[in-house]
Amino acid sequence: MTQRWQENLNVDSSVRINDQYIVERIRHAVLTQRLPPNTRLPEVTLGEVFGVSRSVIRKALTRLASDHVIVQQPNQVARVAAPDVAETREIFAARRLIEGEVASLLCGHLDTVQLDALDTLVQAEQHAHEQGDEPRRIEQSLAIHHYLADHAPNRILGVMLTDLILRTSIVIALYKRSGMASCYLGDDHAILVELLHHGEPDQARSHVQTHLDSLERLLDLSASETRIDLASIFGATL
Amino acid sequence: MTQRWQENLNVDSSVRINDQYIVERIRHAVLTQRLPPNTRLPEVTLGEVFGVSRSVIRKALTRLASDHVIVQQPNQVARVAAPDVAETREIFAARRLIEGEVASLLCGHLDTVQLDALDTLVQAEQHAHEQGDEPRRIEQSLAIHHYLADHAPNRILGVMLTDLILRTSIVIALYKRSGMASCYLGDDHAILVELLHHGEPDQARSHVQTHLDSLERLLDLSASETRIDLASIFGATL
DNA sequence: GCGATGATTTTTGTATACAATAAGAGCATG
DNA sequence: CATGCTCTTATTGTATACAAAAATCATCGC
Repeated sequence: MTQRWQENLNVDSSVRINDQYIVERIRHAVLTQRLPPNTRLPEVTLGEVFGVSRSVIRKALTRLASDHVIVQQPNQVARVAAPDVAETREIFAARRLIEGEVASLLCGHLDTVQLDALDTLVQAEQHAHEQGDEPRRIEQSLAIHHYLADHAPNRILGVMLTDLILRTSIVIALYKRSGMASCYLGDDHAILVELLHHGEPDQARSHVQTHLDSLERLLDLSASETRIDLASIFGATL
Repeated sequence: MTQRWQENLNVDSSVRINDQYIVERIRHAVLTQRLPPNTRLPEVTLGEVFGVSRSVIRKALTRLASDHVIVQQPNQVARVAAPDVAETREIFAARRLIEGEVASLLCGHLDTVQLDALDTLVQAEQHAHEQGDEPRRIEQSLAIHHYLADHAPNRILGVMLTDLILRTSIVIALYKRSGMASCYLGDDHAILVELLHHGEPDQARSHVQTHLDSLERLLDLSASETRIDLASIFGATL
């Protein structure tokens, strides 16, 4: 099979290529689901695409593995992560905790400019949804959540949330019900911005948490989806 | 100055040396404060100590940097991280959130064997404190918190907590009041185990959070400690 | 056709060479 | 004595060569 995604990673000659740049390019490709779960990421291929040697690619892959974006097993090619159902639930639970706290901390502490920026994103998402432009709607939706992460008063929680947003994108790509066109959840984001403006911290926290819960419920997490883990059944020590 | 810490990192020839092993050795050395904040970690030196080439060291350092154990700036030697006061407060706040949730999830869900194991650790800590063996007391205290992280029903939160425990150790080494012999907080750990056994989840959460708050208050986080950040004062763009 | 076996190819693991950058020592000068 | 300069040294950045492991593929026997 041809590796068509290479086109999307082609380098811009005006940019300095280093591992940081490559990490961001791959992260973004995973975030926007152009690199679906389980995609193979061979070092030499990536090296040719980005025009650098394996040393640089290797560093980038190591960092991506630390961020749980890809999985690396010894002597095997790196792949885009594909969490199982149990881990998916844990990712959502962790995100509810972290993003709920971030929303609570942010509540009442955003100035007019920031609230306007959020409002613009919310309206852009709604507009994209009405136009039926799902990729653009996803992009706006992600921008809203990233805005919370980037402006979190606690930067530790901010980067944790950034990571969890990415991992959530991966599992949504994996477990989205086939028949469902969109994961749009109506006025949830608009209500969130309103609560961040005039609401109480605990209201904002609860709203974020139920919003993420609704998102999780849109997925098909019936256990049968998962490949049977023979090792856990027969107790084989890997 | 001599690099005396090398002795502590000497390799055991019966163990296979790879980047995973090196990461764990360095993490443990930082955790037990044998590698204090700002310690220089040159690649060639580490390579000689562990008997491997820079390739392996480089991979280990990249992972340690992703975990915020060390900081790497371009063309400069890696150093053990030394968070400033603001980041220290954020680390504690994040840990209160995560460890509180883990304790809440664990409450009432540990079996007798696990509660006994925790109880043994608590008594060992108390014993070490009475003997005045502070290094051993710290070791036991860390073991208690790591036990919570390792047994968290949510593995995502578990690894987040593991990281935060390490980062907390770093800032304690940095900001411990010079006159203070110990950070022992009396019966806090014993009460925690009791709450995990018979208490309500929210009680366990609150107890963990106040425990961590007490620990933070033991530190000297007066802002004057921090080096003045000239860039932020004069608005220089780095 | 199906499965096993062995050769070939692909891919990663590690070491090393060389370039580029930063840090430090020594020295001259005001 | 402090300051600025140059040269040397220490250290990281990158590419590449070779070894080791895994995956692939063709072949053979049944």
